[in-house]
Amino acid sequence: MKEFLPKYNFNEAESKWQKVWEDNKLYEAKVDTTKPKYSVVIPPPNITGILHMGHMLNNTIQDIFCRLKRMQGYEVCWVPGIDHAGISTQHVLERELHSQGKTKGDIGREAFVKMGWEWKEKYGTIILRQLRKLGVSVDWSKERFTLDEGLNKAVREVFVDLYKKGLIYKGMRIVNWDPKAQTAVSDDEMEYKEKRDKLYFIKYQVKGLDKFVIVATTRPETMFGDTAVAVNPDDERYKSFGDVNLILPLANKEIPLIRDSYVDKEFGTGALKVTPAHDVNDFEIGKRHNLEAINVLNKNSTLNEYGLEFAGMDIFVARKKVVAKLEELGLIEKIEEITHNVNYAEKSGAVIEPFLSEQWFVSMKPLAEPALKVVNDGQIKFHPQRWVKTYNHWMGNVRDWCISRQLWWGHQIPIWYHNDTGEIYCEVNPPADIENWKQDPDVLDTWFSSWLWPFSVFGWENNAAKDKANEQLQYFYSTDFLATAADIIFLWVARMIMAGLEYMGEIPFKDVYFNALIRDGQGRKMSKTLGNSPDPLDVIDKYGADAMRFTLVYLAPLGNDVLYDEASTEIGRNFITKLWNAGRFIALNNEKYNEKSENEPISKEKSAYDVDIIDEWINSRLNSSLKAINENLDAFRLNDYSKQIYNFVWSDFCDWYIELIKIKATLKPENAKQIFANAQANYLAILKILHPITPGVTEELWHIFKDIDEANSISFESFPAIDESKINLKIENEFGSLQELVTGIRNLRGENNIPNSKKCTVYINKINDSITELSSDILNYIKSLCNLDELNSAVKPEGNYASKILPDYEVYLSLEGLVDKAKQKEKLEKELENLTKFLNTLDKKLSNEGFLAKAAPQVIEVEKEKQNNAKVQIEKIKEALEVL
RNA sequence: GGGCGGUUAGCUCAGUUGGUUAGAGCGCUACGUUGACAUCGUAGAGGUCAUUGGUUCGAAUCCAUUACCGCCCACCA
Repeated sequence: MKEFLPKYNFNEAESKWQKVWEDNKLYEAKVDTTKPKYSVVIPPPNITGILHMGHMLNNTIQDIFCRLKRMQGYEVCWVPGIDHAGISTQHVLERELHSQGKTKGDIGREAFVKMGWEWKEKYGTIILRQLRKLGVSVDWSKERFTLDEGLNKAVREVFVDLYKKGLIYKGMRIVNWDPKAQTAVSDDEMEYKEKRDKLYFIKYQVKGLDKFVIVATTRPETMFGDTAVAVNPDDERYKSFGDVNLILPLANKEIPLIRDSYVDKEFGTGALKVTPAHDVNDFEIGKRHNLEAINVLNKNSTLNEYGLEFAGMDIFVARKKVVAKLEELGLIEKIEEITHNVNYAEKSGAVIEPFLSEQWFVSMKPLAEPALKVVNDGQIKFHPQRWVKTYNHWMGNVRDWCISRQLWWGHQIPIWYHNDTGEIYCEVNPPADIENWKQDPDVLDTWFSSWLWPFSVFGWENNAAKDKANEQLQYFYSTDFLATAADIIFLWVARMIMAGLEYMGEIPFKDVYFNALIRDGQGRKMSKTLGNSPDPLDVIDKYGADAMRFTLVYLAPLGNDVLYDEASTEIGRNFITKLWNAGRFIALNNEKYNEKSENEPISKEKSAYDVDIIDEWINSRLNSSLKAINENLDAFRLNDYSKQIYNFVWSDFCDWYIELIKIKATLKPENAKQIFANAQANYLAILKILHPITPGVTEELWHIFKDIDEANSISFESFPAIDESKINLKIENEFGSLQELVTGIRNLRGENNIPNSKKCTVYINKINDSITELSSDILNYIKSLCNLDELNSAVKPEGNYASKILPDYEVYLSLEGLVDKAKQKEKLEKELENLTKFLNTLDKKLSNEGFLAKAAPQVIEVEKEKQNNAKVQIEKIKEALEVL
């Protein structure tokens, strides 16, 4: 046994063990086909991000399962890594350049990419390594980066393969253009926000007539790209117009009036200006009616030459000028204020411009189909399951994925165009005569590397022979578990499933756990701008990583949001303190009694130890708790696991078991050694059960008790197995009645204002026949727990006393002074009233033929027992009242 | 507009196949430091389980309805 400090120094212990684990490479996974494996890939954090509480919860969840499985004998491989985060990083780098008064054009692509790598070395790695402070059991030797050489190879392989299969194509499409970052972004990378805007009603003259069609638009500056005006075919207002042409103002161009059922008769004037190059729906209308798509914008969202006199102006400037000009011409009918939704780029915050441009796309339909199947037939399970619906909905309506980004930071597209012929070359490696070719300047969407993560991290090469010989890939793929936030179910989870099936022919993971979102105490999302997100590293410094881990899991029900503020970490901290103190108490006693027995050896007869209700009860509780814990872990209900063990440790083990054995050891010193040996065995089991969730403190305690070599970690001890034979519900029930008795006596003392320090005399009488008689030992323990000088059975006291009728016992407490009879009476009468009500409902129930006919026999039995007990209790209360 | 959650004690939440006199932690009240632990102990107060209706012998639990809160998807020219 090592020295047991009175106070747990979590900072010291946690950093010590984290170092020991890493230095000894304890969590490095090897291919070991004699063992079942358990593999997990980390959701790689962004190199531009900071660690937030969400990461802490997410990684704690993964660590719990990895540690649990390791203790259950699996070869566990948890791969850490980081994400290059295309747009965000590009943004950060450009901002840095800007602060130096430079632009990326000034330094060129190569230098810019070099900056990115420097950033990654400096900050990206730190972010990931900070996870070490959380105590994660990742395999650091397998750390990957989504832009590293191996992953780049995988990305190129997949691109080329999909291109050759015809699943990647280049097309003119309306994309979401971020004019600030000057790149296309995917549908999933933008968000709608409400905005007040003006709705302009503009008069388009019917050619040759003094008649107008009035269109309503919020974006008059795009009118130079109008190639039609559309009305609903059923709209009576426009039936008489027939097929006519309208004069597009300012441009003075003729455009047709067309009929399309997309147009909503109710909105505005029922006439829609059709601008195919600058609106997705207009683009669709344009396709249906063979309209030309005229792009009137430059990439920086200024008007191009189609804007005539407004060319070169930013759209917001141009809008005002165009309106002014139209007003001058008397072509503005009216202007209304409206609130509508406007798309913003999530990363840059710019207003998204629908923009017609040439981009690379992945055809999603063929990939989505098998991916839908594996989720719906249960090969991949979502927790909670309801996300399947969301997944199905998205996958059923999946749209092609725009994968090209006009950035420099990322995987450059493996496409080369021939300088002379324009011929396209798409291979994993550049063409031999590279001087005649020019590579596509675009890079791929960040998710194009992340979607390969579950197999690319194991060295996948898209080479059947090599992949088959790749032991790691064969052994660790498919992975077993993925923990992530539900907001990237489409961006990431769905796409990993598609890629996994397409390239490995096998699902990428079996169970997907969607962890809760962490909100602040008021339920608001944690955000940098609100400043309501505590820095996890500060929380760790202040409370310890174990405390934070425990608290987060304790507060996080599967699939619901967590309201967290820093102070709630006290839950975990206090629990760990309690655990520490209980261990210390047991250790001190073990030391004490072991020394004693060495000095004065006790004869065998004298040390004979009889198992009593306390032992049977704690064994039963340990095993029934363990059973519940296993069920909860199997069902991914981690908060229930944490609550189970919390309650077992705090109430069963500390409040009752330890309190009882304290007395037992005092009253039976000859058994003391065995008593604390038993206690220690139980305590060590608790440490093992807790290790997955609080690895630091359990490792520290394990080493104090075991006094073993540092590298001998508790993380390789086996997780306690359930011993069903020890579960004894009768014992638990009888112990419950004992607890009720103790609480009842204490309660009676309190009601009669007897100080805890004052001894008193109590008489009890068992009134429930199905309960076993308490042994004299146990009666002595109760005496001590309640500070009684006498505890008699079955002898009603004379003189003054207070009484209480419990379900299994009637209790009489002798009082020296005057008895407050009125108060006594009041208490008893209230109890009588409650019980009578209760009995009435039971009587009704048990005389209800429907109940007797249809309820399960066990249920009826239980109700009858309740009825009998209530009757006996009522009788006893009446007796007590009579004497008063 | 479509979909999904939530509504239980002052606060945060459990309550897993319908059978409890509805639970926990925090907070609150009273008492307590004779050494495991005041980051603690003992005891106490506190709820017509959002509404309305239905199914059932029996509903916090199942179904429907309404209200409010939250999220996701689509989208308003």
